[in-house]
Amino acid sequence: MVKKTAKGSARAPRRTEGLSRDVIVQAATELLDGGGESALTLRALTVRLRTGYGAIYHHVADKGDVLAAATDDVVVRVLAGVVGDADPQKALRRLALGLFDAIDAHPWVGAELSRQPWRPAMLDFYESIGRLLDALDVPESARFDAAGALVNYVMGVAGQNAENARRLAGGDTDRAAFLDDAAERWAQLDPDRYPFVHAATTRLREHSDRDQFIAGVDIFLAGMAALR
Amino acid sequence: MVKKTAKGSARAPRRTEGLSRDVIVQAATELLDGGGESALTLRALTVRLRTGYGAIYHHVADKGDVLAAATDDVVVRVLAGVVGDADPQKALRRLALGLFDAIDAHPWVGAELSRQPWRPAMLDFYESIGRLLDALDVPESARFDAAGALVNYVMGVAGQNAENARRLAGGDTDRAAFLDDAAERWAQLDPDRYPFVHAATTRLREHSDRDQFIAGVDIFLAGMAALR
DNA sequence: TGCGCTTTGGATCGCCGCTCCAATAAAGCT
DNA sequence: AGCTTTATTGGAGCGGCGATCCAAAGCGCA
Repeated sequence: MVKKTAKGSARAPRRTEGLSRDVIVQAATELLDGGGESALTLRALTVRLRTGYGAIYHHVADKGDVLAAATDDVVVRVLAGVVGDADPQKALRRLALGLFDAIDAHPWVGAELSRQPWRPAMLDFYESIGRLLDALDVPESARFDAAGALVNYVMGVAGQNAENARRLAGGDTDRAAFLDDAAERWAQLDPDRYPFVHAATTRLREHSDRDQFIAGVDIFLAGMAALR
Repeated sequence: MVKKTAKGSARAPRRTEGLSRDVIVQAATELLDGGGESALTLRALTVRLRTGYGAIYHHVADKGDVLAAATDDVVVRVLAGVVGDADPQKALRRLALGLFDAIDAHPWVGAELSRQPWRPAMLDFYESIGRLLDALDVPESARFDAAGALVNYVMGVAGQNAENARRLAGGDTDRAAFLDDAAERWAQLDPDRYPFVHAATTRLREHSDRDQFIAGVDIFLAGMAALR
């Protein structure tokens, strides 16, 4: 019987530049940014890197490992870019906004973070929040809960944003059309049964996700001030 | 040539009790409660219902449709069970807690909701929040952002809880062991570089998710009060 | 030059969601 | 009752996925 590898075309030549974990993570990031979370497949990675499954699995544990590493990468870059501020309130706002903007630019980061908020790369985020709460005179006994609440809020927004991006990436509708459509459906609700939602139609259509996010952070900051 | 259906064993008899969307959703809920999100597969559904793929796809659009319908079911039941309260603050807490407890009992609901928070079944949730914010004298201009912030907070906690449940369901470790492990890692961090996280070790080990969630809601409520 | 060790490529596996269509039962019609 | 039409069902099969496995290919050192 003919040896398996002898059949068909000859084996492709070995790649000249060595593979590495970093190269794989880099390629994964480009795939994710280009086509969203579903664009990251092992097959796509092999094509992009002109290699095989085995080579990739030699450097990383599994697909989740690649996604987690790419996410860590983005988070680390964000935290490095957020400079300090004398006013703790402003600093907290900057910190949260930094993460928001990063997730806005890379929605897959939001999805992954809301799935795994305990990654080592997020430790610096928690640490910064904790210190700023201290600077805000939040008592030690309340800091743990307060930090958790803020993180959960950010993660909630992150997940939501990721989902919106996923929905918009696939279809042919843009954000404005999507909001108009949703607002239209809200407007058609029975105003007696849903007065609040019905009335919120205009705001839904015109709101900015970023501004709404900031408004939410400010509500939390006001609540934390009450903890003093 | 022999007809395809003539080969092999005879075709299974047609089921006596008719299939329906409700029956499918019900079976899906049982699968999800029993084995988590990954337990809901088309194959498992066909086995449990003693039917085939075609019959199922005749009644539902796709797998996402089944998951969404099952989630709606749980949410509707939650809102029906939350009774009103004279004090708007208490009512908001009850409302949020109702959703929290439901997600705690059915973690897959949390994952699905954090992915799709705009389901029709959630409209009543938004509506209730909006009305209660009105009762809290939150000005109309701030109500939309405030409601969004609260929903995002709840969703963030929901996603987190779902992830925790997923992690714990698969392995052999329980919640206490998991927290001990995380706390252990936190404790080993450099206290100079991570003073807050390092100090939070004890609280991490002893905290109750439910109490922490309530604490977050209270911070939020305090922030709302400042909007008046 | 030879030989072990690391790195690579791709065939292969099992599972998934989903499509498609023949078989069947039920309902309507004459 | 007999025939036709429609709704419903069961399951073979498709393409794609993550993951495994192993022979081939380079590499470093003796």
